[in-house]
Amino acid sequence: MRMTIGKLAAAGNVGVETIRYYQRRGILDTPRRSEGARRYGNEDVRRLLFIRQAQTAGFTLEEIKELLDLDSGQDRERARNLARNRIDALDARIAELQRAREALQRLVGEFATDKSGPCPILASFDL
Amino acid sequence: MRMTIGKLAAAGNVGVETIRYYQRRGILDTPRRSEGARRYGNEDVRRLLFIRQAQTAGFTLEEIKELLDLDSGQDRERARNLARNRIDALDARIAELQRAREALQRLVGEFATDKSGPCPILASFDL
DNA sequence: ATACGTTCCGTACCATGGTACGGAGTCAAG
DNA sequence: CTTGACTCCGTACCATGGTACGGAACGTAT
Repeated sequence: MRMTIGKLAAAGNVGVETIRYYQRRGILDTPRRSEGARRYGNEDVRRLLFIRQAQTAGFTLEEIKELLDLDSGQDRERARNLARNRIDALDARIAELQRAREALQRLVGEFATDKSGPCPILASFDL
Repeated sequence: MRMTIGKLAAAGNVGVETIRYYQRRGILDTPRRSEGARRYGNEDVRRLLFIRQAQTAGFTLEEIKELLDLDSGQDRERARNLARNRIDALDARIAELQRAREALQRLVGEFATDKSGPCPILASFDL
């Protein structure tokens, strides 16, 4: 399924400029052009989707570049360490977000019970 | 406990430049100077800590500014909506991070069982 | 009273992750 | 065979959240 950059961008739900940006960053490669425009295939879609997934996991584009270089490579040790570190960071971040959620929930609760007076916003965050 | 900007920064575990930046953004105010240097009090520390907490909750500095303006104000409706929206965003983000964590956990698991061959990095993210 | 550490202030610069612009080339339908 | 949409490419610009620089004025301990 050979496609142009516009189709690739659509498949990844990103803008064309984003694809080009990733190419400049060396995260996606730039196929040589055969007839006028460059053509992209399923492997490019796959990589693009991976990039977006990895971003939501909190990897930076630099790290993602490394992961992609590692994929199909033999340095399992390095890849495993990157993954482990990210899991730890994710655990910390998830816990942090959960604490924040609880604080906000308390705040909303206070709005419900205590019908008047100033908003206890700072107070709700434990401070 | 009157303190200088350096102490305030230390109390909030941020740099002096960060305080000044928040002042420029209108998030912290700039006390008038009485004798040479400006002096800060516990209320400033409280606000500063709040800013950092709110940041981990995912509020932008703009939103935090609004929250601080709302605190001690009477617009409970607005404050509640901000809090509710953020809770929803947090729930979505937490779920997203948990999915990412599972993908990484699968990846690490594959390293453990399948001792050789190329790293199945892209594969681990469902793609 | 002199030296060292801070503060003050404006302005410039930084990293990350894009987004926009503009002119030239190309492709496909009518 | 022209019109409109898309591509290519370089370069510039953007938002967010800071961080650094540099000179002048302080303030505090010796």
